[in-house]
Amino acid sequence: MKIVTWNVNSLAARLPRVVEFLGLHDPDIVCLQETKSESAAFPSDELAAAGYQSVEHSAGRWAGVAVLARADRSLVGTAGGLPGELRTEEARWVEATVDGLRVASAYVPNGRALGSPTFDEKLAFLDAIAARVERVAAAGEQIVVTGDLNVTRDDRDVWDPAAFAGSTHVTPDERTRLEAILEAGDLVDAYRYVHPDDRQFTWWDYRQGHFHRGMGLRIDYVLLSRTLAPRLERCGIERDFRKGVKPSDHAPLVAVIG
DNA sequence: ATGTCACACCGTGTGTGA
Repeated sequence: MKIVTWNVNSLAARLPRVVEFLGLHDPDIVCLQETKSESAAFPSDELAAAGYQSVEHSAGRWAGVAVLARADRSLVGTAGGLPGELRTEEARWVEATVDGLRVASAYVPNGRALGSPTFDEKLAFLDAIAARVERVAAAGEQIVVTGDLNVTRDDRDVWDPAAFAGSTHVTPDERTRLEAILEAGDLVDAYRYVHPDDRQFTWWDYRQGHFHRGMGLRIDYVLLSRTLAPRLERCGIERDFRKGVKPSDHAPLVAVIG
């Protein structure tokens, strides 16, 4: 089972790259973030033509999340929205059961600046994820939480920790909440499980040639139930999709469980 | 160096969010 998470920074702008990716990697499940689409404009037909069924949770020009499942997989129990989230209109969480796995695609608020109202909303969203995974785990389901969590787990996930002093994405407030999500669902960070010592990133700012200068962050995750971890065959970041024609500022993260 | 991108809006540029 190949599971992918990818913040595409507009699905309309990225559709050619997404279809290219589907053809190249033949994933079973693809979780998308920042689809930036109206529901009515979501490219379900184009994705179906590429062999994928989809569930989307959309809010127009900002945010928006989706879960794609290859046509031969079972996609049931779809639900948009995160119980307890403050801004239900923002479309930052969608979940579905794919072949028995409870899969979520999450786009955590950026937070903008420490102490801002949106930073508090970011922390509250992370708390709501922890509450949700605890509930799903208690129901005995196997969980795969994916997405752009907009938090680095530790300083290895930051190209230059000193450059982020006083910024979001690196604070103890955010990192302790990410750890709390892992604990609440008894989940593991798939990339870190497979690569305990590597320093690779999933996001690079478009500006200033950050990608080519190695100036990135690891903020996109596949978190899965600890019981699934021994089945992890690989987990990698597809950096080639951060290059080429009209790339997203995020690279896809791919996890394979046997 | 707020140096890039994407989207909405009557717009050939500006505001907003990342």
